[in-house]
Amino acid sequence: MSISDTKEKILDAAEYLFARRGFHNTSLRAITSRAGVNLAAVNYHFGSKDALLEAVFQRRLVPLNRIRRDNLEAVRETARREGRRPAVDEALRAFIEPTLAFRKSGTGAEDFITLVARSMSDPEDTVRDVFIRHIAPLFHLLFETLCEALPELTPDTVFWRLQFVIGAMGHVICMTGKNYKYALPAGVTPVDDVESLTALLIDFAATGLERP
Amino acid sequence: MSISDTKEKILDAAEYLFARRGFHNTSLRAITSRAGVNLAAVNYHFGSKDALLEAVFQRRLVPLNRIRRDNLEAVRETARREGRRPAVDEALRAFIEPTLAFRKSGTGAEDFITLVARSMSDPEDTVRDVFIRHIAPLFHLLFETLCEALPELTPDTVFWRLQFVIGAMGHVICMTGKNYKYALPAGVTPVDDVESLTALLIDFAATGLERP
DNA sequence: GTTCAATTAAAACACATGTTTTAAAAAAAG
DNA sequence: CTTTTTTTAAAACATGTGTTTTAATTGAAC
Repeated sequence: MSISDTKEKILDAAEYLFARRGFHNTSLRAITSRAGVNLAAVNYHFGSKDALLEAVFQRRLVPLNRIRRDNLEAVRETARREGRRPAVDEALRAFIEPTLAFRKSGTGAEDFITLVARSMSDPEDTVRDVFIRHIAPLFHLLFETLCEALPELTPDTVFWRLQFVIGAMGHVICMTGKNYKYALPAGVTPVDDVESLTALLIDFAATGLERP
Repeated sequence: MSISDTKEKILDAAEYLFARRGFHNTSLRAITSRAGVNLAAVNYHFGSKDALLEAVFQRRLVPLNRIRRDNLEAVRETARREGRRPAVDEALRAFIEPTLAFRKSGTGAEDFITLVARSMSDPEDTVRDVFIRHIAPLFHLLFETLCEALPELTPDTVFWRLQFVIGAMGHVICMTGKNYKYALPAGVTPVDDVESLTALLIDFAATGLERP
């Protein structure tokens, strides 16, 4: 068993459990037991439970953010080349699509995106700080792009409407998580494939954002 | 010190701490210490920590839900009397306004509404189940009303768009909580008074919902 | 093959948790 | 006042927590 094997196993188990039970509610013993490694391995390889959380975020959020950033830059660049403003739905898609796509990735990334969505409103500073630190630059880029796309709106308005969109997306991610049960109205069997949901959300968000 | 004094003190302290630190991350000792009562008082008066959470929800969510329910019924009744469909923004206002109003109530209700919003996506079943059980009937009523208001949309679409709105509202509540720090873009100082925020959210949500 | 560092394993540590028990104090009932 | 019930108080209980320590094992370098 090479070093990276143990580390990867721990990261996988932590990701799985953090997403399903929350950070504070997941013990190191539960993680190491699931990973099939010794308890002390976490502190040996990562230093502490907090540092493990940071590592879990790092592993997937850095690549995801690179994709989202590239997408957003491409949207801006294309618009600039064509001498027009970026379109709201293009900007939203650049951000939302890769995010929700984690749900159908087949890997543990499905768990990860649930963890991220929940971290957004986590009561613990430990968790929320990690999230905000990783997402801040990207959020600012999206905000800027939307301000360009909606010059007739005040930045104030764009800011809050973007927050509404973030909240909607986070909630959908939580709801579509593996162990989430919600109160379904009788006679309604909503679609839950990622593509349909992504389209629904982008349409909804773009319409709300573009309101005069 | 009468019986209700001790119970109220515990409820106040629990509400405050649950909202700020989360349910699992708040110890009974922290609660009783803040309330100025003995540790055993919680188990004596409420039975268990879980039952205390239920009591915290009960105390404020029952009255709040009655208000929201009455509002929604009034919206439907008025529309029926005037021989028209209920308006989307009226239905949304009936639900959203009393909810966000908790923020300016001056009592501990400010903490409570944060607790509710966070419970929505809480990783712990204990917490989320309490929330869902209390909110389900009201959610169904709002859903029904919106289906009446938007007969050209499939219930499927209404369901998801309503979830987007719930997510947006929950996120805003978390963000405007006392100890929530977020990544504010440079040069933006968004309004944070409850009335403006309520109006912004209702406008956004209604526009998104009404999209053809 | 020997040496030395990296890794794993097992145990213990120090402390925090929800709950229960036992006794004291306070309040209510007679 | 006396008795009985309700409430508070203090301590102990059993268990779970993140972390550290110490020893065994592995793996590579020489």
